[in-house]
Amino acid sequence: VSRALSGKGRIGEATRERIRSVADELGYRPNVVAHSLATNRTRSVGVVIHERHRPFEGSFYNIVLEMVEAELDRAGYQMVFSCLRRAALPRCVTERRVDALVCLGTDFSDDLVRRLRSRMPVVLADNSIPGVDSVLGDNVGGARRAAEHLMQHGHTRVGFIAETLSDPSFRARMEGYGQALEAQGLSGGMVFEGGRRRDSDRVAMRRLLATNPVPTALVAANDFMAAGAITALVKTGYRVPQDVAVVSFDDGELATVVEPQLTSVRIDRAEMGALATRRVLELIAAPESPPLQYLLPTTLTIRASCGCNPD
Amino acid sequence: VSRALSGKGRIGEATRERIRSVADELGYRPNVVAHSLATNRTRSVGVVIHERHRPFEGSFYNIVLEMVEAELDRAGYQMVFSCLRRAALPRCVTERRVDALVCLGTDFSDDLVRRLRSRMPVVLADNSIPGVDSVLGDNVGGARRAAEHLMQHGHTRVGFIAETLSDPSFRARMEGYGQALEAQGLSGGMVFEGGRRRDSDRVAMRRLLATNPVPTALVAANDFMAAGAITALVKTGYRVPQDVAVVSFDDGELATVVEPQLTSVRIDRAEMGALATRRVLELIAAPESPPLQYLLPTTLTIRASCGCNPD
DNA sequence: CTGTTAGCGCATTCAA
DNA sequence: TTGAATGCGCTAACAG
Repeated sequence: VSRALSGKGRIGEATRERIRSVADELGYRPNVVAHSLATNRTRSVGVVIHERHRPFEGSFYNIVLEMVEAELDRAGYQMVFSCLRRAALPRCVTERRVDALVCLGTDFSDDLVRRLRSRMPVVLADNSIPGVDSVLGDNVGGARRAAEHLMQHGHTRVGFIAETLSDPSFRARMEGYGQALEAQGLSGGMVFEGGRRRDSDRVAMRRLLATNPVPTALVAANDFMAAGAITALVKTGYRVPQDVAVVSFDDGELATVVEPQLTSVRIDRAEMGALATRRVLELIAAPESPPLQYLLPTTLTIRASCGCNPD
Repeated sequence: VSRALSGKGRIGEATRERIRSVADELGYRPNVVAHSLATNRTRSVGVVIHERHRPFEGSFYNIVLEMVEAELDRAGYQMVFSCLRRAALPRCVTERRVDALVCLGTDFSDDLVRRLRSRMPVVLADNSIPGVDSVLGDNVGGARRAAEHLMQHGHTRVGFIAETLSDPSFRARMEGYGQALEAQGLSGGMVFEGGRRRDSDRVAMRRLLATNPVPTALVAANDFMAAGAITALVKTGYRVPQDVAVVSFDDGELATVVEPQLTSVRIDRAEMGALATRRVLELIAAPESPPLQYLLPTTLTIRASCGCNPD
């Protein structure tokens, strides 16, 4: 029966058909747990997010999660979701409940990742560590492009706002911003941080508005900061984009909800999830495959907040 | 060894200790798959979302998911995430990979839910079907309260906007709105639908702005519609809240991002996830327990969009 | 209280 | 090509 239904091992076509027809007559469904015990493979992949990302509301990982699940499903795999707590190995790993891991975000220490990697294939999404497979968005290049776009409008005093530079993604975006300005001989040092707090946007903007003169253009590290910047600017009497132009990063739901709508840099998160998943499935099939690092390109969508849109 | 480490079955304290110390000296970790095969319990729970909710970005289910995972983890359970495709039983169910199911949202047919229920414990979250355990927010009561709040300001022409009334949650909110108005002898029929589309807010508002006279107050079925309503009103020359007051539903991230900030009705989604999970664990322990239906209360947070906030 | 044994449902040998 | 036996790592029943 096993040979007939699994397709592995030699078996006559006639017997196979006979067994198959009886099987679905009886409504037979294979027991995946028994299969796992015999093969030592579970056909499931763990997805880990650091607990710091709770609450997940508004987190961009949702869309990644969704694609990971979809791709796994296509391959007949299941997704076990796990939140990394206390920097310990997730239970799904210690209990060998999954065949491989996709780790989302930058909140994993190199040490932890290597401990995980020593037990099973690991792919990092939105993160990158030497020697480990990863799929990362081009944060530096995207932010560089955002700043260049503003400079093409003639802006020379361009600021940058972010929640916190201790986040590697935001830091990379700041670096891209800085590179672009310095390449034009301008100052890339007008950086404003709000801190990890709900009113981070307001704190950063208070700092920005205290400078003199205020920048005429702004790169925001994400849509949330851009939205907060616009609100603060308008309240203070500045017009956006006429007095201060804004380019944002992420191009999420917020980008088209606020007024003016945001010109924003996008990293294709669906692609990030899909790529990471396909890679992790490859690694399950070929564990010795040398590590690959994908860098995802960005797209810039022009809307109203940068001031060059004819609409 | 099994008796020593599992704690079940009689065993001498001395032998238990001896086995324990050897076990962790050897770094022994139980194999959960073998355990599952022997006990016919996997210590994992499936969470199912209908594929219609893809993409999940901005979906309120993220926070529910998060709490489900947290509560399951506390109980030593794992979460298997699954997207319901083609109205078929999820693989995690047919393959008996999970001990029970939490279903999020209203997109499950009664028939499907009963088929699932016949195979394992099921708890519905944000949904309710007779005879099946469920945790549901008080959409009717919450919307009634929103409308009452506006009427207490003296409004008599109160409208309602939603993406689509074919969604049971939005329909329930409409009913609450209607009840409140009719209880005061007012018309609860100023309902505007935008349809399931990205610019649903604009479509609905175009319809609303075509009425004469325009309502002086608005109940929005969610924050997204409220944000769109405010944008459309301001563009047309109305002031919010002076000319048109708005009360929203959900109180999510958007509520504090848009200007003016939204007065909004909140259903505690974290509580929804936690309750559903605790209930599903109860059902695993006591499968014959009669079905329970939880109705979660709502809270109304007063901000600027309804016009009665002194700030 | 403790040692032994028979499955759980499958994959994979080895014989036939 | 096919039938029968063995074992994956654990639990639970049974004997001692």
